[in-house]
Amino acid sequence: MPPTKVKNAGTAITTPAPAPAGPTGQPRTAGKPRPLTRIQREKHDIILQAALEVFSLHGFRGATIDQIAEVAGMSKPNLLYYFPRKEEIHRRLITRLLATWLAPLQEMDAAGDPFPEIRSYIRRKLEMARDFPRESRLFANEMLQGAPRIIEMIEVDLKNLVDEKAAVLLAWMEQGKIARTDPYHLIFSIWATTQHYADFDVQVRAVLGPGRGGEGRFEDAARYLEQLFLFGLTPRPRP
Amino acid sequence: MPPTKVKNAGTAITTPAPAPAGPTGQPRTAGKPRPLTRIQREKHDIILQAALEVFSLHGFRGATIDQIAEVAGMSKPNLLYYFPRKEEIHRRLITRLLATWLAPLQEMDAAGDPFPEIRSYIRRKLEMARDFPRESRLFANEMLQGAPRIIEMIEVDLKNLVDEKAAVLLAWMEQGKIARTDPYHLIFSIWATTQHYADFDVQVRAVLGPGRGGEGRFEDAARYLEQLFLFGLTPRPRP
Amino acid sequence: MPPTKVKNAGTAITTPAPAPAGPTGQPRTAGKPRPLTRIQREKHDIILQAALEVFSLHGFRGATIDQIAEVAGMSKPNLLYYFPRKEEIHRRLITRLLATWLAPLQEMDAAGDPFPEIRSYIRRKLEMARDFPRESRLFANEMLQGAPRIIEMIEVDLKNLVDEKAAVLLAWMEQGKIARTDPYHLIFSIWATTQHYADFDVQVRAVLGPGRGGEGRFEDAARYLEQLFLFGLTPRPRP
Amino acid sequence: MPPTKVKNAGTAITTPAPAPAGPTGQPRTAGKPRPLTRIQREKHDIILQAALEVFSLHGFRGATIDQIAEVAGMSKPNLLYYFPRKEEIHRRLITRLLATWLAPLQEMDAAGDPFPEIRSYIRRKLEMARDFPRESRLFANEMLQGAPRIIEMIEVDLKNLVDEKAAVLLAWMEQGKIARTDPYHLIFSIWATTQHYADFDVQVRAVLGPGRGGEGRFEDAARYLEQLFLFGLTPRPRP
DNA sequence: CATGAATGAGCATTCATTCAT
DNA sequence: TATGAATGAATGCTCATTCAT
Repeated sequence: MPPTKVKNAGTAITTPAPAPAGPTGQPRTAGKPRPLTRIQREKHDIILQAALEVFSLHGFRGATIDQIAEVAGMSKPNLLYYFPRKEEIHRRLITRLLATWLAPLQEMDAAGDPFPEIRSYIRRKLEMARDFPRESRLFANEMLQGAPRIIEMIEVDLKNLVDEKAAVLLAWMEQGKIARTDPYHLIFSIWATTQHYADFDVQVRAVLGPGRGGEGRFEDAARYLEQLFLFGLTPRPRP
Repeated sequence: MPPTKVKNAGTAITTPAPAPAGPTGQPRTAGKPRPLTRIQREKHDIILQAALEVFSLHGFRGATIDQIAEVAGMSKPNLLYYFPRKEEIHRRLITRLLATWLAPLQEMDAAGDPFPEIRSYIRRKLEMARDFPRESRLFANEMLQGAPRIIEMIEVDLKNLVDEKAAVLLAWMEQGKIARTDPYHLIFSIWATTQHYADFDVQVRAVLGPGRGGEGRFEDAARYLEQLFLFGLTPRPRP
Repeated sequence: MPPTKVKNAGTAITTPAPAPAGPTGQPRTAGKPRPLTRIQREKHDIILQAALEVFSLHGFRGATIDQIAEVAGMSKPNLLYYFPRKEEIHRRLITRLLATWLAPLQEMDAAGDPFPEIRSYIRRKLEMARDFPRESRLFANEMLQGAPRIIEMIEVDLKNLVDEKAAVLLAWMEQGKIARTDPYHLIFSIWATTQHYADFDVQVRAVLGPGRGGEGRFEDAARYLEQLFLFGLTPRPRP
Repeated sequence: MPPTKVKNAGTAITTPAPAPAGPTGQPRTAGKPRPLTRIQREKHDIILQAALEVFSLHGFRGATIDQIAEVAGMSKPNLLYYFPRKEEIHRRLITRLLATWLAPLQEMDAAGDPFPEIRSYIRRKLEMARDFPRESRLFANEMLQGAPRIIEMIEVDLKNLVDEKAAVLLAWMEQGKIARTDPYHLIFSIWATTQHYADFDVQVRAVLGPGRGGEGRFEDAARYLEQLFLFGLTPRPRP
């Protein structure tokens, strides 16, 4: 049961990169990481927001700096002043995203009651799908392409966290509090079912039609998933 | 005396539409689609295979004809001889895919027993995720981008099929054979959980690690999902 | 906790229109056309001059951006920075040209004396053929191809002007000041005979030979045309 | 007064080129010019007709072999079997054309009466503009581009013919039968005014409008031109 | 003869990135 | 900081021409 090294990743997100010619990018002489000014942080955020919008919709290669610059309301050279490489923007976005992505699972508390904990986890994931679909799609896009840019984080930070939580679930199973099953695949199924509502949003809405495809779809989904996982995991006495 | 025997009225001035013609493109006189020869069908298949490989990995805009041509083992102009438009390749791929995609659900038989039917459906979907991950990713890619190229098929063909099968599930619920729940979201959850093993394959394998992430992962997944949906849907007497 | 402070409703999926922007292309938000800087106007002029040279010689399809760029002394992408579309360059050229083209006829004054007015008109047209042969050829090229890009201007602006001037000529005829004839074909014949010296310049010079094909040919032409339109070929007794 | 060498050109038109691999084209070993079979001549004519159609509309570079092949109703490789080079088709067309072009002037008879002869010439030219506008446009196109492919024929055959006929005109002038003027520019003006109705057909019809722009326009033109060359614009008392 | 297949060179246009101010 | 200008390297697609049958 490895300790949650993920915290590091979480911290790393808000820690700025050193300053080369522009405020960001590889330092030329590996010198002092000059701290960002307030205005720099603001611009960075604006750019990252815009990039999220565009990348999540078109993928890395499909997105153009022009589009991002336009959404960000600045000129292309100015944007490149802050992020000299397109890839850099993407990397920052993904890195920052991963922390957000792990948070809900991290909150699942070994000391809590299993069902409320799991139900909360599902809720939180579903809320993220509802409130941050672009982040979800960005992440999915990256996964689809084999996660070339974040495979290491996946293999280390994410794996460690899942290992830890799988152990928690396993303990609950041992204690007879939830049905004995595969904890990893359980986690996968929670991810899959919740993220589906962000990643496959068009499909979901098309299939549900104008009536049931409105905002209510998330409530319906929540109810459905709760039932699925609840009764599916309820331990029953062997006959 | 004049070399031209054909008078032309002197008024035939029009802006023309240049019309070469490969075996697939619009035929010369927009008439008979001329049946494809064996070699043409073979090349078409080779190209579509290559395109599937590349599109599923990089998305539509991220993929280049050069890449596809290289994978297909032919020159770029030669590829374009068979498919004059990049979009056309993609369209063909997606269209063909959608049919394959709908098949497993179509096979779910209203006359069969609910649990075996549902279990078979899940199995089939999982087998598709295992055997045709590229198709799954291609589809996911398209969904992520809002399905601009197949939204109509989604809204019509897919929706109709799901409506039909949702009715079947509903009937089973009415008869008390499976737990009463939302049939649409039930279908979504089957899609999500099975496709996850194709679309998020990197993540799944990274998290499971070298040991459990091998081919056995699909068997584990099958077992897990069966249990999840089985007990989750088992009708139980209200206390 | 989430790095993104802006919720996005999760429904904003659209197929986008990539929008870079040179100084001439559609402005970013399709709003203010932003006045051109001095350097931009200069470059525009250089490009249009070069394009005139190339288009008038090879026609629209025969001309390549590479050629134009080379004549303009700049790189192809740089040229496209100012005129994002080949067609746009051509359109600008033709539009600008048409105005120049109409000017001489516009100046023909209903209040003036018929013969001096007509003679001046012929002179002015002939001077244009001499001084702006490329413009004349560009125009001829467009006509030969059925004027696909300016047919509307021809049918409206040009027609209106000719109608107006034909009425003037007609009035002069009614008053017995010039011979009664077809005013439209009269105008056509002035156009044809003058523009001929620009459009068929090679032929004219080849036929006249090195001696008479020099610059004097325009003076000769002027004298000849003056007599033609004044008296035709009927021999007149020496005064 | 050089003799009409133009006959040579006229003969050369129907004389076929030697046979390389296909029936036409540069001979590989400069061997025997194998005579064309009937079917070969037929195909050649079909191709040249089609090429005339396409070249006259789009110019040399704007025209594609695909278009020509389609109009000719044969496959592109088959067309290239008869004319291995695009340029070759064009060259043959232009060469053949020039003879047709010269014919009307050749017919102007020194022994005839001046005015009837000139009037006939104008008529014939106008009929050519009406009946063979594509030929006229092809010729004009070539001229506009500086006649790169036929400059020699222009400088020799055409010039000789014009010199000869100019001498005829000059003689008539000397004899006081027609007004003394520049015979070369006289010929130019006949060319210009008549060919105008083919080359600038769109403009002519647009300006004349639907009513007077119909087939009658050629009759009107004939009447007008006759008067122009006869009397010019000087008003004459009604008889 | 005729045609399906293949390709090198070219062409308009896009795009990430750099330069100069 | 910010931006107008510039460009090399693609990228989708066209086209004359060749090859093989």
